[in-house]
Amino acid sequence: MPKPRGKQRDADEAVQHSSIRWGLCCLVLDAPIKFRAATHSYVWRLSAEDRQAYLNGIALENAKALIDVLHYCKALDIRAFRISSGIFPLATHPLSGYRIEDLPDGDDVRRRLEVAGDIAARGDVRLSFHPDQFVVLNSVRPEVVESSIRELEWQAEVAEMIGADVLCLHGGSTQGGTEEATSRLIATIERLSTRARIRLAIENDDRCYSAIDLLPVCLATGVPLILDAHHHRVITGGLSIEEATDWALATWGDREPYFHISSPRDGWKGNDPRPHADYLDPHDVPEYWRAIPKLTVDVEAKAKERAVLAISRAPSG
DNA sequence: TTAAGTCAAGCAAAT
DNA sequence: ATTTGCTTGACTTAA
Repeated sequence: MPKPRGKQRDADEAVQHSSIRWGLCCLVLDAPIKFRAATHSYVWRLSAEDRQAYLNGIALENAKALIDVLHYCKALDIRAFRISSGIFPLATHPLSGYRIEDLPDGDDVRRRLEVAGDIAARGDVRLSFHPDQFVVLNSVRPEVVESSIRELEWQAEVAEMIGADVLCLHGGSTQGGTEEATSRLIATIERLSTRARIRLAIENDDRCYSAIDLLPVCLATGVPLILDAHHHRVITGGLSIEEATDWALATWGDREPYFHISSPRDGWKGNDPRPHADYLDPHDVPEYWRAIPKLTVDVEAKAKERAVLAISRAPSG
């Protein structure tokens, strides 16, 4: 008996799909899946040949680890995963840097990335990157801006290969004041390739940029806003979480919005509310977010997949 | 095997 | 001046 099409079924599906897509960040605790790293000071002491072999091995292993972690996410019904920026260590380093196609097993690395992309696509595991703190598009130091662009373009290239649709960055520097700094940010964003720019998203932080501070950048560039509820509670910029949410949602257009959340390690009344707790306190999830029909929320918690599973299974989680 | 020292990279705020 | 925190301590070597 085929299911009847119609308003009732659509309403049921809307309810069904209204639950938040909770995302895992970078690492897992309860499976033997490890991403390797490398340091420049070590590899630079090796011969060119040994260095290439060493980095080649790490790239191969990390591409395999990505496949494994996506299978793992699928098995646990975790449908978003943030890929560590260090998946290809030193790739954009001025001395030790390399390109995948130049590695001895570059073809295999690329094939593994394609497999990873297929797993994510078939399992509906949304992929993102979060370039780390050294990527500052509006630094007052030109060399920092240039290396930031290089890193972002590289991550965009990997993102394109595996089907990741979000590269999340913070507002960055505030040198010269917020207005001046945001115009530098806009100017640099306009220099990015289409590949990087269509994936870029900017996130409010807990020191410098509130959600409202970033809105002019979103409006000027079309880059969407990732609202971090934890950061927002530290720096509200005068907006309620509901107002900030509405603004952020508007920047995503037809795309599924992407937000972040975590709980303070020492509670909201502790000395410093910024360090992250092992788990997400369900009370910290804005009620307002629950009504959003489609939404990805990365869980930034030290307990990794245990925290993601806990909030997914929490009452009204 | 373990422990100590090291590691490419930015920035702001607290101490 | 130094430390802390950020999505995450991991890597390397000496003992």
